[in-house]
Amino acid sequence: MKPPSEKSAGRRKSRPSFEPLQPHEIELADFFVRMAGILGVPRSVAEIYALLYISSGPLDFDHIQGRLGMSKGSVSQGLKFLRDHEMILSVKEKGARRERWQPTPSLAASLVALLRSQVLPALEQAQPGLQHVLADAQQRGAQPEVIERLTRLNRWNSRALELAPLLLPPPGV
Amino acid sequence: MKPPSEKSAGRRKSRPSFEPLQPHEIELADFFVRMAGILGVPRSVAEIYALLYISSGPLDFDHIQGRLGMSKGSVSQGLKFLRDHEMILSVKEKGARRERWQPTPSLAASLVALLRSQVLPALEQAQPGLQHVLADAQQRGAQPEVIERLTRLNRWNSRALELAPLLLPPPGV
DNA sequence: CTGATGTTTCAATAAATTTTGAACCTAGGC
DNA sequence: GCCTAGGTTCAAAATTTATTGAAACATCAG
Repeated sequence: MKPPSEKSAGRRKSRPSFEPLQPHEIELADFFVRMAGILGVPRSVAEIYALLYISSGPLDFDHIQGRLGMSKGSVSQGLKFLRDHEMILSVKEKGARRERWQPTPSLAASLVALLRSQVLPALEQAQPGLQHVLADAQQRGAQPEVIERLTRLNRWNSRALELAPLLLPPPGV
Repeated sequence: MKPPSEKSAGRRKSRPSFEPLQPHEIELADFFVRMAGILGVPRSVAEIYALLYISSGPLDFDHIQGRLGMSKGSVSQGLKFLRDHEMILSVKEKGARRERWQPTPSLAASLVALLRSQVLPALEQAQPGLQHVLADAQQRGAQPEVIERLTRLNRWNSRALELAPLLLPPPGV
C-alpha cells in the first residue's frame, strides 16, 4: 500500500521492504490463479499458495504481505482458507513468535481436500431434498421419463455420498 | 417482469402467462444451482437446466422465460451456454417455427463436457508457462525442493493432457 | 501486569459477474 | 421485396464477491 520508501537499505528494523514478484513467479501464480478460478477460489488465495509453492523455505506473514503487495486482511483470510483446507502447514520454530508457512507435501491431497469441502456438503444437503422431489413426482404420477431422470439423480447422489469417505478420507493423506 | 395480467384466461393468443415454479421444482432447481455454483456456472443457467430436467416434454423459449420469470437476454444466453456444452438439444418439429429444448440424455456426459471445457484450456495454456518456470528455476540453481515441486507439477500437467482425450472424448458420448 | 508484536475481524469500498431490456438481426411466409 | 415471429446482442443496472484497513484481540517476553 504505502510506497515502501525505496531502499530503506541502511537501517535495520525499519520495515524490511520486499521485492515484487519476479516474472517467473508471476507465471506460476497465473497458473494457480487460473486453476483456482475453476473452483471459485479467490485470486488472493491462489497467489499466496503460489508464492509459498515457489519459495525455498517457509514464509512468514509479513513476507507474504510484502511480496504480494496485499492487505493484512487478505493475507490473514487467505492463510485461514489454506489452513482450513489443509493446503499449507505452519513450521513455527521454537522460541520464535511468528508462524512461518509452507505448502503441504502433496498438492494432490490438497486439491482433494478442497474438492471435498465444496462438493460433499452440497451432496449431503441435497439428499433429503432430492428424495422428496422424487417421491413427489411419483405420487403425482409424473411422466415415466421424468421419474426415471429423478431416480437416476437420486442414485448418483447416494453413490457419491457412499464413495466420498472412501476416496477422500477425513484425516490428512 | 410485467405483472402478467392475472388470468388473461379467456383470450387465446394474448401472452400465455405461465405459472411460477412449484415447490418441488424449486427444490430441484436449488440443487442444480448449488452444484453449478461449484463450477462457476450462473444461477440462471442452472435454473433453465433444472426446469428442462423436471419437465415432461421439450419446452420452447417463451415457456422457459415465462415459468422462470427471466429476461429474454438471460434465457437466450443460458440456452446458448447449455447448447455449447452439449447439455441440451433441440427437438424442432417439422414445419414448426420455434425450437423446443430438452436435456441431453446423459447428465454424466453433460458434466464431463462442462468440466472439459473449463479444465482443458487451462491445462493447455499452462503447459509452456510451467515448463518455462521449471527451466528458469533449474538454470538459476534454485533449491532442490523447489525444483522437485515444479517438476512434479509439470508431470501432472502433461499426464492430465495425455489422459484428457481418452477420458473425455471430443465427440458426444 | 504491561507493552509490544503478531493476527484476526468486519464494515466500508472496490471489483467482478450476472441480469436486464431495448435495439437489432434473420429466416420464412406471403 | 416486405413483414413478422423468434431470437440474439450488448451497454447499463443490479447483484454478488473480494479486498482493504483500522480497530479489536491474543500472546508472549520482561
